[in-house]
Amino acid sequence: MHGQGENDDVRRSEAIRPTLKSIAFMTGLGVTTVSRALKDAPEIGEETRRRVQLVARQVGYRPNRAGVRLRTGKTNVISLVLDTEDDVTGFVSDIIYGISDGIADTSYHLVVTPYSRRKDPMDPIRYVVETGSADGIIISRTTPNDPRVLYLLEHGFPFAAHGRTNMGLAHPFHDFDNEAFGRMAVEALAARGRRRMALLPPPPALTYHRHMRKGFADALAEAGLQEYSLGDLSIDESIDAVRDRIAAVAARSGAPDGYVCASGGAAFALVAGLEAAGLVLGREVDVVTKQSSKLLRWFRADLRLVGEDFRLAGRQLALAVMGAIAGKSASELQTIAVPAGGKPSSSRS
Amino acid sequence: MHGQGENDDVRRSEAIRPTLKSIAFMTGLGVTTVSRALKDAPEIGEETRRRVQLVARQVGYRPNRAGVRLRTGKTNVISLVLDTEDDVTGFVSDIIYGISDGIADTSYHLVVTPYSRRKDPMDPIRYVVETGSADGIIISRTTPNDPRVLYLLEHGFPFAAHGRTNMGLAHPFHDFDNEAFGRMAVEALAARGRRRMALLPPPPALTYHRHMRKGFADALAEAGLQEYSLGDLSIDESIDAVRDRIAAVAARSGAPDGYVCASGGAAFALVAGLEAAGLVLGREVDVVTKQSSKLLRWFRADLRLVGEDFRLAGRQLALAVMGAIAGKSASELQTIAVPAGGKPSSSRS
DNA sequence: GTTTCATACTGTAACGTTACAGATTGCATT
DNA sequence: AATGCAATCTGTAACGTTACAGTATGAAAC
Repeated sequence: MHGQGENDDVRRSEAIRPTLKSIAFMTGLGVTTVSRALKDAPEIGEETRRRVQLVARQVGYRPNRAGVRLRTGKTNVISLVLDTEDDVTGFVSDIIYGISDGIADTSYHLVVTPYSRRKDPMDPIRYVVETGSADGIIISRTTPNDPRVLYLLEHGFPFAAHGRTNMGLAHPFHDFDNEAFGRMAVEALAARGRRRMALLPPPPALTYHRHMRKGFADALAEAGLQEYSLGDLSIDESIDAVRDRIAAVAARSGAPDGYVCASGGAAFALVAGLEAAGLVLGREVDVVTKQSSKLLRWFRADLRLVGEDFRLAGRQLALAVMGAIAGKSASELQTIAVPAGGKPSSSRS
Repeated sequence: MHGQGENDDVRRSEAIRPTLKSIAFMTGLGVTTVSRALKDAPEIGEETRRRVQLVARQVGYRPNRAGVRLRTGKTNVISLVLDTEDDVTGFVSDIIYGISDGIADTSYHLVVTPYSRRKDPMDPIRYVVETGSADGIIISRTTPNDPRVLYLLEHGFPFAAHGRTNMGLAHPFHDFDNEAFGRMAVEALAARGRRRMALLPPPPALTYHRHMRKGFADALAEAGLQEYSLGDLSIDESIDAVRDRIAAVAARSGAPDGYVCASGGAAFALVAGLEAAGLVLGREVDVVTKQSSKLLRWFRADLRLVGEDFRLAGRQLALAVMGAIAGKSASELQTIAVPAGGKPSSSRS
């Protein structure tokens, strides 16, 4: 009887954590009453509630997550599903910090659920849903007909997507206004007198490829200019490939004199390619790029940057997924960040 | 169909997950027998074990984490404690990917526990230990007398530190051989004929400041050179401050002609400062830096880079903390990564 | 022919929590 | 005096798991 606590496990030799039971004992109340008093249930006397909460605070009571989870099914976990092949520029840490901001002072914990782009992106989603290991999911690299979004909607599982889909189904998301970015970038280049413009876009599979391309194309049309196509080159290409391909393009006659670049990481390679071809930034050619890395600012003075705030994105995604868990409707959980100094694009949904 | 008016029950309406009880029913065995059969306990008949495992696989049985956790106290969670003010260069995502590699095919999940450098670094540690919300902790930004390490050792709580301490207490860690880096950097600069060398070090509070400084100083002494001191400047300074301070130093007569830089992020600012003072990399001055960001490679061709593999660090830290949880002794759980092309420093523990 | 013993299985209790169905009170209403 | 009722509290059961103490069987030992 007495030996049990001591011999059992050495690791738990620390002062055992208070439970509802111990507080019930201390206050002379029932376990149920304590439970209710702590969550401000209606049928508890004012005096009792105060006393219980005081004692709970004094002994440093923290509800046992496993107990709650087992009983209620609520995990208090948000799962961030990440592609471990992604991210040269380090925006992932900003998203994580942003989510941390968003869930601070809530009961949620953040779990990172990794997968490899070369395997099935559905795997981690199915895992979380099937095992019920989280209350909500945050996904990124969203595609127009994203099977993950479909699956999550079908299963009624709360989630938020970084980026939009195009299936006519409403769901929570946060997105950067890439259409506005594309437009702004062209306008900035045109204002510098550039006429032959090329877009180094996101991978065509992702939704925001279309958004950026639309902004880019619309602004070109308005200025009466034609696109110089880079073929199938995208920012997901290896950084060496981008450099070499751009160098080849830049060496041709009639090469672009203005580039729009969809990511900070690719911008390093893009500029390196231009310089390998003997071009000088700000003289023969200009580049406008997303600034996903803060370090880009130091790279070349003449690079034009449009910042994307991934920490904000993380925060919004956290709020969106928590809203979804709380049962809010999708239309309340959709936000679009406008590039600094830009105006929102017209087609916003 | 989805979205608005749905009530609580819909979510749980999905095919209910199989439990030990359901498998017990299906096989006609007791719950205990099924539990044992699934974890290859000794007292189960060969035939029974096979049958149970087959059925479990067929119905896709996955143990309920809350049940296990409540019963055994084992959370199957590893907590990565992160400073959310840290990390301009994005090495955090690499560490996370590395940890993910390390815990792949185990039952562990990764939880990110953030804190702000401006608050008490002990807070997240105490939180995890007191609430028992993880089986082990990974910490970074280790200091020579790190109170977190002391606390964790005192409480017998499994952990691994990114970086070493200097308290004469053994604990699991992974570290980069910064002493070897400091030495290599000086030797590389000396080989280029540089004579007046300066170190842009890690913040002095962190242990690896001392390591890097030792390697730097030893190599200087061997070459018969003196250090050009940058005062209290460190890589934790704001990136603008680094640029300005370096620019001021570089403009002085007798300014350094060789710099050793402790982080990729700071290297951007360091080089920007040098160039602001009119110096040309590879001509009047050389810089050797840690390559914490892959993008650094594209920054300036004449920058000399020594790579630090944070993905490897993450993997090693995961292995170390899992080893600690499994009860291995600290001495088995200490690894040091040698810089590519370098030799390990002599004083290694 | 009883005892001993290993093998293979089972039932119960408990981890900490909350849902649910009561129980007890005091007080106003009939 | 009996009834109804709101306010406040309580006990039991259950979530899924594992530790522990058993039970049943058969075979070997004496």
